[in-house]
Amino acid sequence: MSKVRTRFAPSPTGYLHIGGLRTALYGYLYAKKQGGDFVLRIEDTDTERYVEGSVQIIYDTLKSSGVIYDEGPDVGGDYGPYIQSERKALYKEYAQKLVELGGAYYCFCDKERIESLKDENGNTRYDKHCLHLSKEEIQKKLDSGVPYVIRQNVPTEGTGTYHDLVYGDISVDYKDIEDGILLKSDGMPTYNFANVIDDHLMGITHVIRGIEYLSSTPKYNLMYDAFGWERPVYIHLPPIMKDAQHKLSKRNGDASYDDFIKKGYYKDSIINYIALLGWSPKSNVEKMTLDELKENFSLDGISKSPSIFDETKMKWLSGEYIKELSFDEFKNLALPFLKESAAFGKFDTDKLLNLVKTRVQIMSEIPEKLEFLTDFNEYDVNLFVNEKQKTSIELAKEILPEIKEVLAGLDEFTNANLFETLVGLSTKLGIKKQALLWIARIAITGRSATAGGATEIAEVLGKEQTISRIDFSLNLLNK
RNA sequence: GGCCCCUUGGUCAAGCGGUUAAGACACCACCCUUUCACGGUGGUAUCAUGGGUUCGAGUCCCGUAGGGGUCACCA
Repeated sequence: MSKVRTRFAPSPTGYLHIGGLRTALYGYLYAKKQGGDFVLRIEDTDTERYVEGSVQIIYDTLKSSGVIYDEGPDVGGDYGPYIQSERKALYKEYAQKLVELGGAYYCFCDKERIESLKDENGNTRYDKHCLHLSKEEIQKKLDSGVPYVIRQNVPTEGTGTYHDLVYGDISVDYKDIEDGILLKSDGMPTYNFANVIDDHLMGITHVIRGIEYLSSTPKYNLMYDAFGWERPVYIHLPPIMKDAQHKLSKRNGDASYDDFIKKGYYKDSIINYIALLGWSPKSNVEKMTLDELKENFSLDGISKSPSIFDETKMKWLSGEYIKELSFDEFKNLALPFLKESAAFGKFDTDKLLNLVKTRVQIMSEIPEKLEFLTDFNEYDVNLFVNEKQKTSIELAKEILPEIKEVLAGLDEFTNANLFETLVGLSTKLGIKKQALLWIARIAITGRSATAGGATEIAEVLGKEQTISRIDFSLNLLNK
């Protein structure tokens, strides 16, 4: 059996959306799993939809996410060029060949005539008008420069059947397929033609693409057959949805890979998550790095039904990866986000990082988690009331001065030291340490939930600020 | 509208004629705990619907409903 070759063939229309990235990922994973090659081809035959810079975005996204192509416009390969606009001459040649083979024909009909073919639903259906032109007529029109397209000659009867690895046997009656345009009047091929020519010429063995091509595949097969080429294996993928009705699309402002990176998702979690959308591993382990995905990926795990993108689960995955990071790795990734925090520069950086490391799932959560360090204002003193710890406002009033006193006498303001001291105090006062630490934490933060416990926070704040915050809270309590 | 495809908890999903219908996220409870988070334990919750076939159906067949795709000189 020949070497597996898969491809990702996006059109440069502005962005690489999550669905596209997943298609690329599956193609990559399958090729790598089989020891084959993954190629990138740019489908820029629609000059009107071309968006400047989008080719670069495609390169960057694939490289950044680790979906590495063996061949492509910027890395070369033996089957180039890998940009369709640079293959224009090739398509014309094959289109003419297909005409000779009877699989296509010249069409000189103008827009008005096509327009007049509209049916009650507003759909036009070409009537094979030009199929019956004689060789002489065609040559005459060609010579006099009449604009033309080349259309596929689809049989009027019969059924096209093929086997899709995900969806099973698919059959479409030829009478339901129009004689679509293969070569446009500007000489550019349409997708319908170019994908067939290129997939064959580039030796693609497995075509992995979105489900939107499921029912048009029989007409591609017609061409493979007409040329006498071997059909590829087809793997159509279900869509990724934003909700039950709508596909995920950047056009609607849905987040892209890049947006997630900007939000501080751990990189691997994005790939990991989208791999899981529409594919499920054999084992129950869901958290997988790209290398692990490569090992475990198999086409039979791909599902037929659409999946809704759930950012919450991706966040969870990101958090799982972050938890495993060493302090230095975390610091490296977290620093750009920490710098956005008002606390940055005012406190010891490493201490801030430690406060936050086990508490964030995505890096952009860092500033809000540290807000309490710089934002300390009047708060509701009922926070001192905690039923479970049996604390009350009265108790706070009573012991806060004691807490202040022992802390004021402390030289070493370290977590361990503070903890030992305050626990000692609680024993002396005959109250539970949890109660005392609750009161202490509320007094220095004014919040019910904080990243870090009382002594941990006190260490970060330092002696001076800790004492002054206690004073502030005491005033508040006695108001 | 024609044609093609899809339908298991809130979400991702396993299942491929016989299961107490896995697992994960989320949610809830409890435990752990210096609050929160982490971690641990447990829990709530799913086969769209109507007919068949079969001793037996989430699994096979047909219909219905709902949803998606496609019907471009777009991919």
